[in-house]
Amino acid sequence: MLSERQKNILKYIVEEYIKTARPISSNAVCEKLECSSATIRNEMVHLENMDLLEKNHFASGRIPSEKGYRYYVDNLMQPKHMTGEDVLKLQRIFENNALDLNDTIKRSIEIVSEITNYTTVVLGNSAKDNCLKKVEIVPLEGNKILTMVITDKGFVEHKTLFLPKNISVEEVRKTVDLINKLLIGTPLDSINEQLEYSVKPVIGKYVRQHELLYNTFYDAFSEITNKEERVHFAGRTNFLKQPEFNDVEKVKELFTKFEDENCVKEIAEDKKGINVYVGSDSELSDDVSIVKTHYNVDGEEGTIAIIGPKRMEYDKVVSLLDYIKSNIGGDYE
Amino acid sequence: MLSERQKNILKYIVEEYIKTARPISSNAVCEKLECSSATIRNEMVHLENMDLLEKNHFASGRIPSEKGYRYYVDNLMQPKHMTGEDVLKLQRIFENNALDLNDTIKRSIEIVSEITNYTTVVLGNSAKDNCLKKVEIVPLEGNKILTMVITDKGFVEHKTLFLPKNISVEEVRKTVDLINKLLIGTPLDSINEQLEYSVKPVIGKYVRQHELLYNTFYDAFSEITNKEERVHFAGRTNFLKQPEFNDVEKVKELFTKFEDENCVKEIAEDKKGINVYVGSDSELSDDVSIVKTHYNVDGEEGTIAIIGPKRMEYDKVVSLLDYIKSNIGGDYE
DNA sequence: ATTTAGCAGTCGTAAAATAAGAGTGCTAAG
DNA sequence: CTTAGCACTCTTATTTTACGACTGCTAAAT
Repeated sequence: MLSERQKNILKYIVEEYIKTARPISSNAVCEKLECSSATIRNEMVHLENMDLLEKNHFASGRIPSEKGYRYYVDNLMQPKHMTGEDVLKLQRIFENNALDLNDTIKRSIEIVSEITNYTTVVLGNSAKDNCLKKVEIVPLEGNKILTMVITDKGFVEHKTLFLPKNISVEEVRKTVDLINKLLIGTPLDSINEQLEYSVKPVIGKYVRQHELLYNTFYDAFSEITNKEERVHFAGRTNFLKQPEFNDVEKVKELFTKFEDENCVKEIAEDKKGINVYVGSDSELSDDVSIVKTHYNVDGEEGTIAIIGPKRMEYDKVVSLLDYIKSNIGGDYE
Repeated sequence: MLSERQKNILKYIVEEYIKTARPISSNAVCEKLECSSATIRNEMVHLENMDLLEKNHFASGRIPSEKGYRYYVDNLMQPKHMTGEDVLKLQRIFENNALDLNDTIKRSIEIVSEITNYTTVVLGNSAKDNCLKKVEIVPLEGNKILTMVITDKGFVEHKTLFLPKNISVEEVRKTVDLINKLLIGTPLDSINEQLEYSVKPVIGKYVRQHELLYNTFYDAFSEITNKEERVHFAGRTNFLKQPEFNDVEKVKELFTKFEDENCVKEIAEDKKGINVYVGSDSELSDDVSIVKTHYNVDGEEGTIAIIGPKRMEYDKVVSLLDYIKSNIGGDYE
């Protein structure tokens, strides 16, 4: 259990370090709290023994440890009011409520990155649990043909195919009709099985060049199913503004993870509320923190995550995310 | 006019510098060419006077100037045979010729980035000169509705709308029917004008809550029109591997440009053949070179560009791009 | 029992000094 | 025209020095 004074010291150190990125000395603290630097130093030793503070080297000031940030977030942090300007920027996006939810979210995370200088990412749910709504084709000029696969939850995957000369539009239409007749309502994660068991045996009867077409739809279904998550980043380069990422090696490590689907998938969240993961808790890199939340608006689910250095303005970020969450609607979890 | 020996020296220096990223000394050159280092030094002075070589400081070795690279690309470079391994990787993608062209290109640039360690980008054409093929809706579960705008060249823009309770699916269908009746075939760049002149005056007669729906389609059309270019990057982080980008400031400058639509648009190419832009010619940054080409496959047009440091393996990159171009088909320009 | 002043001691950082090495330009001879 | 040789320039790495920022500890003060 921390004394009131210890809490004040820890709070001051965390907030000041977040602002300046420099270790905080006992002198700096004692200018704020009314006691001598020696007293502060004694307390600092206690806080360090509790693993809440760290030193870079023997005679440096203190910086918060991972556990220190954690304690700050859980116990000391106060919600930060958003500035009128920031509210205004976001309001402009939410006003137009007829918009597509994904658009709204994408636009709002652009703003979030702009006003926080952190990186933001949305992970939409995968289409795995969707069912086929229908397949549709639109013949285009030349021998091109637009094919669309549409799921019951509104996923769309489209391809423009160049028809070889030995396949007519009619053949394609027959294939599509067959797929629609036999597969509508099938869950995507078993659709290729179904395609094989129901469609493959009969397609030969109706369609001449059936193999190529069969393979095309097989591929299209695979793609829409395997597109694990729809990922959208904003402000990726913001990390380059942070002094702790002045080292190209660190940037490389992080950016490589951003490009790696498996790492990005890890960011997905399923807990309720707004959750803060500091450093190693983020599962991404010991040098970053992630503030994230899951959303579910009439069945459209996903995760919004704000990624910044551990030295992140947690209070601001949490308020922002809270504001966005309450504005996109949905069950408030 | 350069003597044969001068050409050899320049060629060696460019290629060696590309390999090592270190200034090349006269000694290094004379080990390759059969004459003394003093002779080389004399020639180096001439080449420097012609602005083909540069020095970092008084007693450093020479590095190619922008003009030096230019001369190398135009006169000295020999096409480099691709390794069997690289051919194999790309072949795997081109084999499946039934695929969507955009998919093929996207996949091939991933490979290009992988085997070159440079950054690759495709810029698909904008939809500006497309005409409306049709608008389509698919009612989904709940009060959601999928709307799709399809152009004659196969662009698709889709949105999932949450219908407010005072608008029925029937109203949406009437709106869509009206738009299809009046606007099919209209070029996208004037479609919102047409929407205003033809649809707006009559929509009120048929549809009750017409304003919201009108605005929704107005927005959708704006978006598909304004989506200037479809941009797809691969291997963005490869720049971090280049020694000349060991400086976070340079990385920041470049990556910020990559995120800026206007800068990226500049990359679009309309000249024939495969073109090399060195340093300031790239219009992107003095520190990078771009090798790019325009493609046109049955009306699907765009640009493929490979972006690397000036110290780029031009021979390899040009061969690669040539190989890709001949494999995606289209009029060979 | 807690707080504080004072001071010795630690460590980082920046600037200055030193040394070594790489490579050039020039001169004079081949 | 080419080459050997050498003086000179400049970079880079290493060491030295000096300084300043802070802490930890001790002993006195509250």
